[in-house]
Amino acid sequence: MSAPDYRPTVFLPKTDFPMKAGLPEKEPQILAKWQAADLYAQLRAARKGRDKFIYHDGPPYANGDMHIGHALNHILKDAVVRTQSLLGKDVPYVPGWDCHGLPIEWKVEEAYRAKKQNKDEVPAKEFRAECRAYAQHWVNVQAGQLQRLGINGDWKKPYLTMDFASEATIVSELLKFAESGQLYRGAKPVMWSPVEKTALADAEVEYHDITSTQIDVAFEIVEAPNAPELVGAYAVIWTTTPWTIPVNQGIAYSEDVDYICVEHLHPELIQSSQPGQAPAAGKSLKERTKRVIVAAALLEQIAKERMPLGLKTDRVLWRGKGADFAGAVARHPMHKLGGFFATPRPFLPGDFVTTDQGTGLVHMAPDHGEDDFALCKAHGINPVFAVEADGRYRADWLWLGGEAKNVINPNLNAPDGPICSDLKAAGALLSAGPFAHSYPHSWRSKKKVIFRCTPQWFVPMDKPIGPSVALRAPPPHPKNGEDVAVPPQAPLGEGDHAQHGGGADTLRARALAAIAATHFTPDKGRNRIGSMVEGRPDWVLSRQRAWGVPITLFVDRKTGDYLVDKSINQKIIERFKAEGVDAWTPEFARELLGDRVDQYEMITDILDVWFDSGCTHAYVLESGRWPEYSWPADLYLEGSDQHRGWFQSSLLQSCATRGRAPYKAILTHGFTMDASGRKMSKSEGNVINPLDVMKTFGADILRLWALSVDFTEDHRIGDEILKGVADQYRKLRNTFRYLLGALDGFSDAERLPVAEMPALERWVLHRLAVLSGELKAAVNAYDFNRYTSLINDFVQNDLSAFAMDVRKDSLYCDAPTAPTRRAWRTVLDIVFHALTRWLAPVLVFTAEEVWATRYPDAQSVHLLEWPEIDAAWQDAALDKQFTLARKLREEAYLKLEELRRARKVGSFLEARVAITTAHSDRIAALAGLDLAELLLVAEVAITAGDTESLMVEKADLAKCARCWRHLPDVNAETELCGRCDAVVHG
RNA sequence: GGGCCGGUAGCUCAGGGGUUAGAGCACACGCUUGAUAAGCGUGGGGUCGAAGGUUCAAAUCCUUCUCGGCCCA
Repeated sequence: MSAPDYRPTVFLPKTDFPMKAGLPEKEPQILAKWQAADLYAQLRAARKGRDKFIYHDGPPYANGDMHIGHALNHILKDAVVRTQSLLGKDVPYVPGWDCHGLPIEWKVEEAYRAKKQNKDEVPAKEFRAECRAYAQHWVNVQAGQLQRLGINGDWKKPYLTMDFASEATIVSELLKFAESGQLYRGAKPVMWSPVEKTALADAEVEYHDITSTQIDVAFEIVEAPNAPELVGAYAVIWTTTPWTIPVNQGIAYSEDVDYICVEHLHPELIQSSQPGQAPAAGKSLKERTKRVIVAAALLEQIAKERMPLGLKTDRVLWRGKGADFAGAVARHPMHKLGGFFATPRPFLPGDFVTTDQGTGLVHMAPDHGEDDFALCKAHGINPVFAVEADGRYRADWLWLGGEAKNVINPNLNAPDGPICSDLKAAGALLSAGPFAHSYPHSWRSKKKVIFRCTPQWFVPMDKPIGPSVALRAPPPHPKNGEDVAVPPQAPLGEGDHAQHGGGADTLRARALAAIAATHFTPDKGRNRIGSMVEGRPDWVLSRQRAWGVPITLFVDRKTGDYLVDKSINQKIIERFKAEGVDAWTPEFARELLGDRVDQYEMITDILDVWFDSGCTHAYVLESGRWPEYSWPADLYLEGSDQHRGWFQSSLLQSCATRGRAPYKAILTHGFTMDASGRKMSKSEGNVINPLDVMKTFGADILRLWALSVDFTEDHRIGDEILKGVADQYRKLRNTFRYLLGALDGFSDAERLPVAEMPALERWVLHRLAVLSGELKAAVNAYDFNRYTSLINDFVQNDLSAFAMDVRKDSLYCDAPTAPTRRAWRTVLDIVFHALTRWLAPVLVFTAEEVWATRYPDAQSVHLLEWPEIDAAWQDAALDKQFTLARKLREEAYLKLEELRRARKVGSFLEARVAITTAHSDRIAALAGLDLAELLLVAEVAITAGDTESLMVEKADLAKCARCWRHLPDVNAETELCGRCDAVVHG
């Protein structure tokens, strides 16, 4: 006999909300609605007068399509803005772009080259106009892509560092440095490409493996106050850049290293045994023998690899510490040339000297090395500018001056080249041979670069910030052998601040104090930026380029002082506001200076783009152009690479001009790797393009991914991962679908007071209240991974697998007026409102779709605030009861599954559970609960006994044809239980 | 090469000296066919990157190594 079909009498969920999302098609439609309604403006109006959360966006570079790093970065930013807004705060978000700088210049130049045009023949103004147009193009492209990602911001009025008002702000900020004396013109070794005759930024340099000539050169010691016995011995230095020997000015040693003196036979003596080679004519054995000094730890290696025959390692003539070299002086192998080469070469203690390779003694050419420059500067030894921009020695240089070859030419450095030949003739060359290593090359020409001192503008890190001090520039063309003047006010080189800067109000001290006062998420960021600021050299501000903000200074040709005139500065700022960077012309200079114009050198260098970005806080937060903002920011949020970048440029800029950081807190994220944890690169073919992900999965999937990974570390993305995220999304989407279906037709009239609800409903509300607190904590800690997994666990475990499963019976089969069903629907409505709001910052499109499905005429879900959760819903005693009940459920299901495997039952609804326990408290705790209902079984019996047991068996009860429960009160005729009979016939 | 950071199930993540290392997903098997390209249950799956050390006891603390990342050279 077949049961009557009661299906039409059952209240099944009803909704048009589709199970399949179709995000790639649907999201753009939702976005168009937001744009048409100006959601951002609506949100500003809705939050007017609320507590502000000042988030300041770091400007990405306006060059190229959005990549996965941008996507992650902006999703996190958007999540911060949206979650804070959800908490009820007013959170403006003005996106911005970094628009000046080299990469854009390159691209524009490339276009010229493609057209066979010469960039140098294009007027600067025209060239800059093209750069501006190029930047604007990518700003527009990226703005579109970021909006597609669901980033809600002031897209109608973003900030661009190339806005005239921004360029004026940057100049204004620079002039603050000038007016407070925090600028100086100095020299510094920079990466220089002799081929392109220009300085290179780090980003323009790439490293390649090459083979250079390595040489060991002997410097005769002429004075050694701490170890007189060393006079006449030779200090051996090792270098892979022989061309720097003609610019040597000293020798560095390490105070901690052990040094050793041994005998060395002149190479000529060895070569003399070879046929056709003349012996070292006319020299006695004694003359051909040198006492040479190297680090003890390196002796064997040198003897083995570079001087297999010359070095006599078996007889130690002297042993000592680096400190024995204090005050010692050597002479240059070419001292006989006189002039520059005749001056003494002092021994200097350098903490960068190691015994990793070389000889433990390092030759110092302050023109051509950073360590060299710093150490020499600290001892009053200045660069001599022996190598010209084209990479050749100055024509008047005493040794090799006018040498036709560029110093990077391998032939010049070769063992048989002019340098080695001269050193050999002077008896100073102890070895010469090939050496393979990694060496910097120009990104564009692929040619080797050199370190070369050039005049640059600096911000001093360790100069006390006080009244303005006139500064001086070094003479542009020092003569051979002359002492080169350094600015007397020039700050100390890096590494010296510890001794000299302590206690003074310096930029470094201010920056370190500001770091200590800043909140970091994760906290390790403090350590990272702190150690960088502690160790960083002075800030090199100048670039010899076209596309950027000019260093608007006039330098007195006689005194070298730069002009500080507030009224002139004001005129400069005003003109920049009107015309932007093109204002900086000789005509303008004449207008400003009148007859005095020839008295001054107009600086044409432009600013490091990091200075631009360091000023965004002034432009965006302070200028009044975005009145919704105020200074300082509550938060800056960028990738961990910005510890060296924007976090630092902003910090230094602001500390110098305002005495504190422009932010209260910093949030950093790691980098996105491929599925196996490796860096993405075009050549590896492992790049995941966010635009593709949006096309195949949708922006909400990408957002859920970004907010599910541990962004504070490096994290991965790949097909498998995205598939997993999509599965997680489907679960959330289906939960919404179920809620929408279950709440079909729900109205306020149906609501039931919490006090009248069954235990399960009250327990769900309790869970909601607990969850609300946990989610708030996660939001305030920016812990989005925790945020999404808390929601996920709640949906998965508490709702889907438990409460919703249990309450299906009530929802489907109770009378619509039954308090039990009304109670559950009341709770489902509360859950619906909580989940849509909580997930709105994550699944921005889906949340809107869900909201619009239930409330087609309502405003956007994104205008809503944190769900109203009554703290009184928390009920610890109830939670304890349910913890116990769910544990019991778990245990029972283990046994029930056995029963099912044995084919005794199909559905658990057919089974009964009998529990015996000695714990009377457990029985009491479960007393108020309908366990059969919670376990979804026919019946549960708990009895007190001496032992613990849990038995399951098929319950011999009739099945209700409508609700499918196995109950004692099923009418044999109708096959309905009492409840269902009342609903169907009552 | 230097500074800093990281490596827990196939995936995303918990756990930071103390029972047999957890969760969700995925996978396998089963139930249901009234959330149905859905829902529920059960299960398998880990030398906690490797090796030493400290300790009664180590995924956890220390050292070295390895792999990977960011920054710098």
